[in-house]
Formats: sequence, structure tokens, C-alpha cells
Amino acid sequence: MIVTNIENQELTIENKIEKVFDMEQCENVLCPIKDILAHLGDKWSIFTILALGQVKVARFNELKKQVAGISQRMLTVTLRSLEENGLVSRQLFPEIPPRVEYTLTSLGHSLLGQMLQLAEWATSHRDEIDEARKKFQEKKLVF
Amino acid sequence: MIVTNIENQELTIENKIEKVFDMEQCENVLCPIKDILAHLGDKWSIFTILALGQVKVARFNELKKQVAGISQRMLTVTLRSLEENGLVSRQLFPEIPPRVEYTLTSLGHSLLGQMLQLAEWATSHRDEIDEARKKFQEKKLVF
DNA sequence: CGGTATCCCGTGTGATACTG
DNA sequence: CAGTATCACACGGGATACCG
Repeated sequence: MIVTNIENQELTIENKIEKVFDMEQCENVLCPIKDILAHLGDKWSIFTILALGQVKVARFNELKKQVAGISQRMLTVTLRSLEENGLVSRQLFPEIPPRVEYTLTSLGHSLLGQMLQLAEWATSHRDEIDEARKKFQEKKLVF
Repeated sequence: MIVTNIENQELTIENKIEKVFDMEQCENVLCPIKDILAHLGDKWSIFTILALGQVKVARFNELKKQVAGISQRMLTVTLRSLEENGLVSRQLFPEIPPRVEYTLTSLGHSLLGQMLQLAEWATSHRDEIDEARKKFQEKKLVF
């Protein structure tokens, strides 16, 4: 029974892969996966989403402190991109001085869940990766 | 009861975020998440892993066909990086003509699961993202 | 405060040619 | 077949200065 379960799971993985590759066959940039991953895969998007997941609501400069290391320019660019893709909502209060508040949309919050899983994977397999790197370096030294 | 469940889940997410941000406080590149995501976040790594998940074992040029669009150079670079991080194993057969076989390691297979979830997320939220983009374009046209 | 505009450099990546 | 080497170049992204 257990074996059957494993086999079933393997089949599911295979099916998922097939689906992914079916979608990928579109040649141009319209391929959704390529496209979406290209937008959300860069580190600034990831960290901005994580930051907004933590503080819920943030103004521009608050966010800039949170993300730590990001330049003003890249924060602007990243936020625009996230807004364009419906992950972040931007609310402007026409006061003086101007105030702008950023929050995650429900879609953004949904993506946050994925990001967290990836982050969890990264941390939980950190040691294995470190070890693999050391082995690789040793191999290189042999030659 | 349902409300309690949701609250508990929210708390878990918050806790996860805190953990992630705790780890992120290291300033240099050694921060595991930044580091690992930087290596595995780029599209060629993702597609190569997906391809290897599909074909299980592949030689260099087979893989090149599978990934579709990748240059010889980038496939080499990507495979070296994946090998260095313990996700892909490379077996060289010293024949003439030479033969090299690439497969996913168990670590790579584990990451494949994550990739698939991300891909699934991307496809299942494709419409929402498209709609958000259209709205954003309309907004821009107003000004 | 919350941007935009401009400049500029380093790196990532494709194309091409060569090798064991 | 499975790469390496080299060049060329677009683009990401930092620094700086200015605007509403």
C-alpha cells in the first residue's frame, strides 16, 4: 500500500511536469511561466513581498529600511512591477507632504505563501548545499 | 472553530516571516536565502531542473533540445552551478566520442517539488495577473 | 516625502569559432 | 559529442541630482 502511494505521488509529479512543459511550448515571451517567473523571480521582488508580508502596510521609506540594501531606484521599479502584476496595491494620499501606502493584495499574499515555502526549503537544505559546495571545491583542487 | 483555524494559520505565516527575516539580518552574501535563491532563482536553472525532472537522465545535447532557447554556453554554466550546489550529478564516460549523463540528485528532486508548486501557482493565477496588467495599462492611459 | 531623470559601469548572455 | 575561449553588447542596477 505504501509503495502504491509513492508510485501515485510519482505519477502526479510526472503529470505536473508534463503540464508545465505543455505550457512552455509557446515560443514567445507570452509563455506564462517564463513570463511570471521572470517578473517575480528576482531577489528584490521576493524581498519586497516578504517585507510587506511582515509589516502589512508600509510607506515608501519604511519599506526601504525593511528591505535593507535596496536602492531608491530599484524599490520604485520593483514596486511598480509588483503593482502592475496585481501583487501590491498602492494608495496615494494627496496631502502635503505626500503619503503613499503599500500593501499586499490577496494575490500577493497568496504568492507570499509560495515564497515562504521556498525560503523554508532553502534554510532546511542549507547544510546539504554547503556540503555539496565544499565537495565541489575539493574536486576542482585535485585537477 | 474555523476562525480559530484561520488565525492559527496566520500566526504560522507570521512566524515563518519572522524566521526568514531573522536569517536575513546577516549583511554579507552568506545569508543563505539570498544566496540560494540567487543561484536557483534564474530561469535557466528552473527550466533545466524541470527538464531533468521530465527525462530523468539526459546527455548534454538532449538537454539542450529539451530546454529550448538556451544557448550552449548558458547550459554549461547552469549545469556547473547546479552541480556545484548538489542538485545535479554529472557522470562522464571516458569513451570516444565522449558521453556525459546528467541526472537530478535527491536534493535536486526535492527542489523540483518546490519548482512545480511555483509553476502551478503561476499557471493557476495567470488570469488574475493578466487582468491586473490590463487594468494597470488602462490607468496609465488616463494620464 | 516620494518620487523621476540621467549617467555610467559591471555583469550576464548570445554568437561565433576552436578543441580533446 | 561535449565542451572551452573570446568577443560584443544590452541591461540591471548604483550614484547623483532634480521635481511636485
